[in-house]
Amino acid sequence: MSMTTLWERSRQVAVQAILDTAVRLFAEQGYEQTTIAQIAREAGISQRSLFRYFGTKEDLVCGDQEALGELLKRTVEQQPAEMSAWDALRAGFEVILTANHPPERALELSRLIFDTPSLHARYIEKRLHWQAELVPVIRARLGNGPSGAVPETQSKAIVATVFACIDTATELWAGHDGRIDLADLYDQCLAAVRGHD
Amino acid sequence: MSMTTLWERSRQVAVQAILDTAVRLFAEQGYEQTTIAQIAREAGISQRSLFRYFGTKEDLVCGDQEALGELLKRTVEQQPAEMSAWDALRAGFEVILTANHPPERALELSRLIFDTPSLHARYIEKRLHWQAELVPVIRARLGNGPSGAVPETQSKAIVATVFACIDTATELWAGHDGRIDLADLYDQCLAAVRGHD
DNA sequence: CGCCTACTTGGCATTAACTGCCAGGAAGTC
DNA sequence: GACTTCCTGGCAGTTAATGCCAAGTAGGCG
Repeated sequence: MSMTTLWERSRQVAVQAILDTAVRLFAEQGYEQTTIAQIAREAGISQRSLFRYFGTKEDLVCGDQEALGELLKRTVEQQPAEMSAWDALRAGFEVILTANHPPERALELSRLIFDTPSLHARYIEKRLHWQAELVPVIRARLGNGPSGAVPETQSKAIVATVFACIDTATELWAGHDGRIDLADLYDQCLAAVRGHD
Repeated sequence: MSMTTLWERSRQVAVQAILDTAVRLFAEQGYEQTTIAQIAREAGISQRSLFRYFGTKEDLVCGDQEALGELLKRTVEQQPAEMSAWDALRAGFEVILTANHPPERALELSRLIFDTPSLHARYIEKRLHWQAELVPVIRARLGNGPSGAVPETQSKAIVATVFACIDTATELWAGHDGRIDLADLYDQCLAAVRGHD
């Protein structure tokens, strides 16, 4: 399985080292107060190479969202056809949860994101990208829902709401230091919105 | 009423001139391609002063959101106490709509925001700010809602969902060049999520 | 009107996030 | 061992943004 060229292997090592340094410094002094120069220095890499690994400073925190988006989309697609849009999205969310970082790291990152306005905004913006990719998947499943409305509007609204609830649940979860189950919080959010289920 | 010192009057004029120049240039060459230096030059002002009027480049596009957020909060607060949280938020949204720019300008700005990632992020950031300020207002109104859940979670989820629907409706509205009524789109989004009403 | 204070303006220097370019070195191929 | 390919680091340059200071202008007062 390690049929990787040495280049790729050492790249993984470098990426991990940079990421560890960055997250540590962000936690210690805050995101805005930490400069790229400092991260590069402490990670033992040139500033120029750091920008080759991570195109922007924000990617140091919310860079791997890309892969998670793909996983989410595939999971939702593969849910049985008779499942409602809401349940299919909920199943996808569940898979993301288990596939995510070790919970301690995820908690640290979540706190950083929710405490730093510019990061939070960037994070949501990246998420909007998967959101757009999920809309057609949900539209294909809308036979079960109420007819008479424009399916484009319906599916966009449903996906946006689900992500709003995921976001809210994650924020509450980070605020409680991870002591409350994230999936439970998500269900509470959705119940508050939809009033049943 | 024009009991304003000449300083404030000429400031209003300058702000408007800068804003007009900026929006025109953004529309002509795109947001990223337009530099602060160019805007300042064409508006006949120094770069330094431009940054005193608008703290950031993004504020040139979504700067007056601050005032709208205040208006939104006050409007929601002043709705009759027996009105549900959903209806109070809907009333606030309606007021924002009428208090907004002339529709042509609003459409242009919306498209610019949705098409420019960094702008979109900044817009989301400002929205998150109002969101946080609205949560206590909504929590105070939750006596009408289903009891048994944590009100903090409930109110956060409701506010987040409403904004998700506002965002979705606005995106659809901009995509249809403003030909569909924004309030109607919002109602459709909320109906798709809540299933009745 | 002349003076003083309050506030604004513009220029200069500086920082931080990026980007392009180019030389040099290590990894993989034959 | 030569050759190609790819990565790395340094250097210069751009852009947004901030602090500082000197110069100018509005407004109030004698």
